[in-house]
Amino acid sequence: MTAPDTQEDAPHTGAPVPPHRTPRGTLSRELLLDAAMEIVRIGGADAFSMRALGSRLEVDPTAFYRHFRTKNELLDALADILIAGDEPLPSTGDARADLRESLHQLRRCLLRHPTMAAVILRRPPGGRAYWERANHAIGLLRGLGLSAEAATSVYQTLLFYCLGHVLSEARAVAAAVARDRRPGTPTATFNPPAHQLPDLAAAVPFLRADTRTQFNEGLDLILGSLPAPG
Amino acid sequence: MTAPDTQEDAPHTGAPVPPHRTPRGTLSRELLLDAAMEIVRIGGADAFSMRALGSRLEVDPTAFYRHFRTKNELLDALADILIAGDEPLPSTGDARADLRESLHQLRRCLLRHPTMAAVILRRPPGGRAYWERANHAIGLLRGLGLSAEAATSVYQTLLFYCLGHVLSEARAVAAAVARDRRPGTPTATFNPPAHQLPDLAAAVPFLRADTRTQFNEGLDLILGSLPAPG
DNA sequence: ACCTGAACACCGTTCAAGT
DNA sequence: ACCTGAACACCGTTCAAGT
Repeated sequence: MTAPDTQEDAPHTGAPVPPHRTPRGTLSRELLLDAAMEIVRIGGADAFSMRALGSRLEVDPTAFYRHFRTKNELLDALADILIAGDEPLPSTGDARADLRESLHQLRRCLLRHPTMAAVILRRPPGGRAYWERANHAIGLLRGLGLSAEAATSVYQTLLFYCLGHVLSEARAVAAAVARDRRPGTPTATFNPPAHQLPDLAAAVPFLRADTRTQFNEGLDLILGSLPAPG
Repeated sequence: MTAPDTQEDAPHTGAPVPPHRTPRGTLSRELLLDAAMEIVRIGGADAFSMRALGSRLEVDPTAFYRHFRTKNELLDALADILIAGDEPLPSTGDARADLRESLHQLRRCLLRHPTMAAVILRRPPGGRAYWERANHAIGLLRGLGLSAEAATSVYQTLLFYCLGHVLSEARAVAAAVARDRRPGTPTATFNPPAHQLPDLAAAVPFLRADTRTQFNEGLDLILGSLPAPG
């Protein structure tokens, strides 16, 4: 039922992506997006450049400008695919549970390629998948008896919390990847300078908690103040 | 008391940053950071490159590698300065109010240069200012009677919410800047495709709400479930 | 109609050479 | 000790030319 909580970005060796010969005249948005996703899957977000896309499809690096006006436009299309994911939006009838699950889903979608998450989150949201998620979640909140205004407010709080959490997890993955590439660098994230910061020192043991549970605790906190089911 | 809620990034004309003649042998970390901050202030995050820094200081673009090992290291030092801000951490005795104010402070620090926010938030946090803020906030939460574990959990929820909110605001500013550079592009953020998304359509009027108030509402929601003052 | 390839105006970083 | 400058290996994008 629940997709595995994996982060499947590749070892980021910067290794060349194997080419896929493309017959002339067959370039399409779909083919380009597939190839781009494959590059990200194999080499992470850093590996994705117009030139890399060109060499993967054995096509001139400038051939895409017929299908996407800019790299950012291609990126937005890629983001929409990732945000859509491959699971249907939850609708078990239990609005509270569905809401929680829909945010877990969004987190999983974005963390599927952690190095991509930060890149996606820098762009203003515009894809259909993003707005469908918003519509779904706001609908669930209104189903709990909230006004449109209150539902919007709560949704934005949940969404921003989710985005911040994902960003933070994605950063940690990126840092770990960088450490593997150039070993010897300590993990700054979980080795904070707790010297002369006593309350931080007390918190350090709890910063290591697994991030899915941590995410869920935050959801509990935010959802805790909602009206009880009637 | 409260700093103005401004976002003071420049018009981002890409205009050349005026040079500041630098006598030989006087390059220092501090001078480099000052110049870098000035470039960001004038031209936004996009204008900041090693070469731009070089031409501003009238120095070879590779002269910095004595003081910072990489551009990212310089960026992290810059981030620390921004996160530190220029206001003291609030300590009025009212832990709840101080907590709220400390998060408003963090938001203001990061939004001081909105184009920089997304760049900063991509990097793993490591600076002293970041950890001092964490220590301060966790201390306040423990002062409210929370255990170290609970305080850590609540702090992370608040922090991630704050980061997501800031990211979202920064994205909107960046989009607005891009629109000014190439006018005619509609605002996707606040013109969601509400067609066939009725709950989203109902929410649209409330998405425009001013972002400071919106931020505060989210804080209320998260802080609402904390134990009442004893 | 669709793709090519040269070209433009950039990047971050390294390293031998200068002063 | 400190800075220079050429060089390396890249970027995204434009546009005239080809097929």
